[in-house]
Amino acid sequence: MDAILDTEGKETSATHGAYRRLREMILTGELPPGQKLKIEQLRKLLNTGASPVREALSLLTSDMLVERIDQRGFKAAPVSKCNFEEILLLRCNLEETALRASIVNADATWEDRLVLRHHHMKRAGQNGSHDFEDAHKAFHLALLDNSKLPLLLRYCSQLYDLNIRYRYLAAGGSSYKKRNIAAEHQLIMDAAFDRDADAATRHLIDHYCRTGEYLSSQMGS
Amino acid sequence: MDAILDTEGKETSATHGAYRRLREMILTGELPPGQKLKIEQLRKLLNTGASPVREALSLLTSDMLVERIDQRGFKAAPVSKCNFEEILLLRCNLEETALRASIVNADATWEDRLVLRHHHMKRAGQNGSHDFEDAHKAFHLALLDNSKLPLLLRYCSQLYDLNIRYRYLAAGGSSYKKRNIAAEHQLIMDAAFDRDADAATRHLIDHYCRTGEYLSSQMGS
DNA sequence: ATGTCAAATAATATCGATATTCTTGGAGAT
DNA sequence: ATCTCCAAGAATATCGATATTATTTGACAT
Repeated sequence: MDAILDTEGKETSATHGAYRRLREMILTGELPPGQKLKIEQLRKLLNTGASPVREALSLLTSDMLVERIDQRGFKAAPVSKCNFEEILLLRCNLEETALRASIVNADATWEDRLVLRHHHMKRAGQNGSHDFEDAHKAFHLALLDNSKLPLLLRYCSQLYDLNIRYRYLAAGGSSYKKRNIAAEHQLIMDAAFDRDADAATRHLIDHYCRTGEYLSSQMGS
Repeated sequence: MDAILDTEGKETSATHGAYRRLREMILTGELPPGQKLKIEQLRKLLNTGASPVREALSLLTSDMLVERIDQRGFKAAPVSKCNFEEILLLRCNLEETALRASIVNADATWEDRLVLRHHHMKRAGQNGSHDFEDAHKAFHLALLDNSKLPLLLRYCSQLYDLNIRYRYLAAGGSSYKKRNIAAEHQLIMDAAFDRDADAATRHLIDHYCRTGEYLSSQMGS
């Protein structure tokens, strides 16, 4: 049930299918923050039983995308400027740690993975928002996953998702792209290839803080 | 279902009760790492239905105390030296961030809470292991919770629990106490009272690294 | 003897229904 | 008019049973 990487679109179990679908709906804002999530309602919507829905919601609780109110059901996690700023803070902290560790372990296969992810992201970026978001996440996680620190990666992945939610909520998920994101990614990757941890982390954090400022300015709702 | 603070021993729902009990059993090693967790078996042990057990296990998955194998049930999370070292690394990183933020927000009510927790810990330390562990965690989280960063606190609490598990596994949970732990706690707290963030974090990290070295030396199994 | 396949067994995942629990709306009292 | 309390309604939490899926056992062929 890890959110780090989906090996394939195997919707084997009903629980897993419900998990993926609900996750998507919360991330994109289709289920707005703070909304009550009624079992019966979701059961019909997802065309499945109550047990898989309950279990999927329990799983999403761990991802901090759903809150459980004891004896009173579930609701989509609320949003706030405060929460957003904490996410940004933690991401900067944790991703710096992960990126530095990745660079320490740098080798040719890692570079290959990065080049590939970067290429996929550029391709996907041309058409639409959804594929791009997936590729964007894959690229960023590829930057970090050479750290070989699974717990840290899990946290980074979780925080990434919490953050992307704000992007969708603020601007439909793609309008921030007017900035030259591609160039920023290139800078990070090049620094990683040079094994220049300081430069790489600086560019990465810049990347996040700029997006952060943009989103912060859009907030208020 | 937060693990940060249990307001009271309200075992309102069967799910929550199963969660608490299973969590306890995994932390203390009563359910050993890697062990298959069969629903039927736990259902009888906890004297409840299958649904609460399943849901409790889902919740524990978020805490990284249980692993889910798709379509093949659950098992207690495995342990490894690698995992232990990552936990230590992340704790040092995250708790430093949290403690510094706590000190920035320092005020009289925080000091009061600390004094109280410290006192409770000293009292509990005299009799036995279990009460002491609870008080010890409460003290450490009290050091951090003035940061007012709920996500960060959640991670710290999670990592604390993952770590305590190694303590129980390595030494039955209390033998490391021969070191003068009380003095180390006093140092951290005093530095916090002095608003000396550098000294406080130094003492805190020392505290963890010493315990870490001790446990590392005990590992191998 | 060994490897492979199929049936039997055991466990999980899911469903439908019931018992609890919370919420809402209204009647009565102050 | 406002507050409190009670009853009706809605939603959750839980149970017991079934269908689905993995694992093991044993027979057969090589």
